[in-house]
Amino acid sequence: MVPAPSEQHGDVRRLVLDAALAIIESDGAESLSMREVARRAGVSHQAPYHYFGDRSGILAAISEEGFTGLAQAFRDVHETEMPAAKAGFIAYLNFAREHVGHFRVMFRNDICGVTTHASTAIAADSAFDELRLMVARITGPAIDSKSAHTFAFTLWSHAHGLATLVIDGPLPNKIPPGTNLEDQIQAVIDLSSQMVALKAAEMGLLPLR
Amino acid sequence: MVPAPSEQHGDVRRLVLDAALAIIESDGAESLSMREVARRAGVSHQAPYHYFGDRSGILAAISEEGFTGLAQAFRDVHETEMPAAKAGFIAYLNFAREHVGHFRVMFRNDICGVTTHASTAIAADSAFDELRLMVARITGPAIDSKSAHTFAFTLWSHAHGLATLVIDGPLPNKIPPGTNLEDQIQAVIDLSSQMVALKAAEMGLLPLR
DNA sequence: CGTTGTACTTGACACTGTCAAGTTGTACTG
DNA sequence: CAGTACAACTTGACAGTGTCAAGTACAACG
Repeated sequence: MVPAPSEQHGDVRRLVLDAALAIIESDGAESLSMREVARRAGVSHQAPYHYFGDRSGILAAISEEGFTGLAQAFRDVHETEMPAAKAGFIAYLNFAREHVGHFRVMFRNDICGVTTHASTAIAADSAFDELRLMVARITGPAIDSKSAHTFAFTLWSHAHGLATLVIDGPLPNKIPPGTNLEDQIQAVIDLSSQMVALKAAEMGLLPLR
Repeated sequence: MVPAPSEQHGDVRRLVLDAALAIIESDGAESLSMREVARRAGVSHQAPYHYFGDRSGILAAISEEGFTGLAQAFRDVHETEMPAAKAGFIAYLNFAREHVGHFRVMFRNDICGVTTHASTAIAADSAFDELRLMVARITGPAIDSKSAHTFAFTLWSHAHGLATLVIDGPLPNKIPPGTNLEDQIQAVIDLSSQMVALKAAEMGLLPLR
């Protein structure tokens, strides 16, 4: 089959990546097939291998892109005037919902390539560094490095749990009848960030806002 | 559906399930192959289909088993003398670590069958009911039903995030050098449960222990 | 002109999920 | 006790899959 040109031939990589993301978003990473990706990108079934080596290479590339985007999302939190914890939760959840394809891959160590693909690991590390910087804005400077790390892990866990339960988990199916999913999510975010703020205040880190 | 299997004739259903769990634990749900399962169970490549209909049937059965076990784990929390929130976090994480195969499947709506397999959905619902009962022991009776629901979702998110990050996520690779993974996990659990306890106290639900 | 490298394509292979159609044993009717 | 029904498998086939190997087209460079 002749590839439809009229585009620079350098964007096959991008076409492949976008086709893969479309499949993952609609059907999950499980059903990603190299040949279907190639078909949608309008190239031969081996073209993707040229760029990504193998199936895991595509997933690793998506994962890397995801972590880079997540790091940026963390950076952008700086701009808001909301309490930092709440803004962080919202940013994390928004990222997950707006980049479902990426998010579904990024935190699956079995497929995301963070252990095998160096550039993916670097992107993941820099996202975690951004997270720590963001958490530092919540805890303030009056905290030792070990506690700061624990704080970062803890907030990450809280945000990550909510995001995964919302995206792929059973949470949307379990809201009580007559209530709205978005309201329920907001309530969880509010409660979580209040818990964080209370603890930060108790530790004498920051005054309650 | 499937009638009572004759005990002596080697419970093929159980063999198939165990073989599938072994594969999922070592290689992830991604690499579960029906034929490899059949091979390990020592049966023909079609025998598993007899019991489970298709690939998703096996995953759904594992998921169902997992939710039943998780419900039991929630029930057992009752027995401990620890603060309820902390005991809940520990129970959740322990379940995830001791049943990695089940856990990896249960919260993947795309493959776990909770939307398509009725008995799996029932098991998932009853696990969530147990969770709400457990959370009721944290919040006490002085809370309205809507807030109780939000509290349950929130604790679930926190515990679930930690568990997924520990099991498959990058958390184990990101602990600061010179620190111990188990200590780090304990610190996160402690911090999380303190946050919960503080909020519960602030809401006038339970005295701080 | 010849070489080299990139960006693919075509072909092949073993393996996969699943449908269809047997085969065997057991249980229960008539 | 023959006949039948049905569960518990097995064997066979097919299209689709990931991936290795080899080929083709074409630009850049010497």
